[in-house]
Amino acid sequence: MTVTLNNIATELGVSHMTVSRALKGDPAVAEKTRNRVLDTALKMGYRPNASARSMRSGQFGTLGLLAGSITSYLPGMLMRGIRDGCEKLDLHLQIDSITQEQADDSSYLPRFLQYACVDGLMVSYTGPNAALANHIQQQRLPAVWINDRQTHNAVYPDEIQGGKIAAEHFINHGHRRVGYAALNLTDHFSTNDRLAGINQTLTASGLSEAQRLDGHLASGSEIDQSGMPVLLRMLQRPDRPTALICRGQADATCAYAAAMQLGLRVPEDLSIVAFSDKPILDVCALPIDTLVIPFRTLGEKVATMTHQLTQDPSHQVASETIAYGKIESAGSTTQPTLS
Amino acid sequence: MTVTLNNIATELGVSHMTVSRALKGDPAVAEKTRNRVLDTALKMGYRPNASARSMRSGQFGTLGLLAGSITSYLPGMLMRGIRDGCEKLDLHLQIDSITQEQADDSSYLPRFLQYACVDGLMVSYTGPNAALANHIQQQRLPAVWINDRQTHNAVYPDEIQGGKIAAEHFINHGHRRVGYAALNLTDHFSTNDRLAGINQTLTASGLSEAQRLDGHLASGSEIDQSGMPVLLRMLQRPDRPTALICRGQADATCAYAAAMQLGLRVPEDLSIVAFSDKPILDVCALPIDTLVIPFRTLGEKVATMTHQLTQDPSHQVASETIAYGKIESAGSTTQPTLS
DNA sequence: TTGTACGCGTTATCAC
DNA sequence: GTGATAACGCGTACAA
Repeated sequence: MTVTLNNIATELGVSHMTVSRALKGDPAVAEKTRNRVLDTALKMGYRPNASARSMRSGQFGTLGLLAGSITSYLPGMLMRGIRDGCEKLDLHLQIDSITQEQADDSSYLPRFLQYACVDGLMVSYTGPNAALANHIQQQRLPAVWINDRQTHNAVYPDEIQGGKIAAEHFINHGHRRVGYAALNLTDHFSTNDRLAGINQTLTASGLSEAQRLDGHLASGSEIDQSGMPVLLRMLQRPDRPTALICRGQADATCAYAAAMQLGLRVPEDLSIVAFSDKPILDVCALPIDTLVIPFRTLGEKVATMTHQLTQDPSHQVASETIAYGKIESAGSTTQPTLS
Repeated sequence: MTVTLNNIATELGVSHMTVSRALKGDPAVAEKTRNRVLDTALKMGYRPNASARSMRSGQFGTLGLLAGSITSYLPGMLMRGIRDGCEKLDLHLQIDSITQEQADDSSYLPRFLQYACVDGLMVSYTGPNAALANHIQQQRLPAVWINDRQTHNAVYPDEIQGGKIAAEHFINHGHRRVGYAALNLTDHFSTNDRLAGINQTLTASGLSEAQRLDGHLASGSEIDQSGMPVLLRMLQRPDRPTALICRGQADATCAYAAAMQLGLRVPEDLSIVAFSDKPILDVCALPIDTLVIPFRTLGEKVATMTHQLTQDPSHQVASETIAYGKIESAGSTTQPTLS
């Protein structure tokens, strides 16, 4: 059924080595021999056997991506960056996901880790995953951690700098009361780092720290109306912020809806900026200024670092941070209305 | 560097076959031998060599997913379904993307097709792709087409049935003037099939066909304000629809924003239902009833069919359609206000 | 219960 | 220019 070098060779009455050389363009093959080979290879539908090739080279030319939930928690731009990075390195990309529970279960060795045709692993998980890390190490698989603040073998955005950019944005527009909405219950370092950056900038400008709008969105559903009461309460207070920095897209759309509901105009009564992996305007037509998380660059860097680790698995690599760019304006910022 | 069966064997003074048998739990291995093997295998960090295994078995145990743009046009639930399908079949998943131009270019043979460690391919492209199809066939790669209405080797949603569901939904609520918003310039069959289903149901109930709101959203950006004028114009006409079926999420959020802008209340003045891969409420907090495209089931079916084709590549498989479920209510439908 | 021999398809090496 | 041979790591088939 499958066509091999030998099939072609016997068909042509040459040795399989001649065929191999001809196919890879070795100049030490006679012009007409090469052409004959190329012709019959095409005719017979030859397809190089990647297993055999991998066996010789000792490499698959493939990286694996292990993520919590492929569905929703893998930002498109991260995928894009990783793919582009892989393409530049001439690598293939394999993906799999295991649940958080499985990742925490030291008795569960993912099929993926043991049997997948990959040279290295890129891991996207929030929080500590000792069990998973153990398994990976035990499998001697080079691994890079995505968006996790570790000292080695990790790549993550510079969230403190991101917070500073957001705060400066509002300070430059003349705001003096800035809020920080983090309605999701999450212990990812970005939540606190962004706030830290914001507060550093605010206090350096002689302003008071950001008013926090914490809430509890029911987990499981990305957006839940239960965060709304918190927002409504805060936005009705006389000392309410005139500008709001939102931890994520869900916070921002909730805030927008809350403002609408209270008859507050955006941006005249309330300016909004949100962190998100995509400009929010593009996602749901709401004109909200967005500080785009640099996932694309991050993804490329992850691929590069994993490849590097693949080439020399004996050394760890120092982690890298990725810088934020500029805020993408959609019209949700203006000066505060004097009150 | 890498540990092989032979390494373990010499270490223990046995043959590599004993090790192999012990590791795979062959009962014909002495209790204590097995334990010794398992111990040292763990200690030495043994990792089965997938290349060698694949070479023996003639299979990678991996399916490939080739899509236009990983970033935005691969719905999360499709990924989820495909992954789940693969897991059930004990298969790995590899992904890659090439641009539409590359897919149409007969001189461009994607690296992926030739060298990837995959047994079969799942292809997600809109429109005809003769060049790509040729390449795939030439590579003797079993392939299944995702969301493409072909007679063989394809899986796609029953869009006509979907249109019927949406139309019935409004008819049951007493609406008599129904609109269909397809602001995106796309020639995917779903655009017309949905409309066909809608019109079949409307005319069967003695109503006139759906008023069409076609527009031209600039390609490249998912949502462009340029679709807005069309909506605004249509919604101001005296015979405007009281209920709107939206082709996709972008159409729906645009429509919602347009209604807001005109002072029309949703749902009192305008009821809305949209096709989308996820409930729109979950994506951007806008309460819009959604007819969720059955991508998850579709993805599982795609994996199954591809696997089947992998096992017997000589036969084509008849395409399958996936049925729509119920509309997920978010509060954007009510009876029409009598005018 | 354990060991030996061979072959999977490819590429590197050396000989002609 | 071309061919013969060996080797990669594993599993099947058979022998001990």
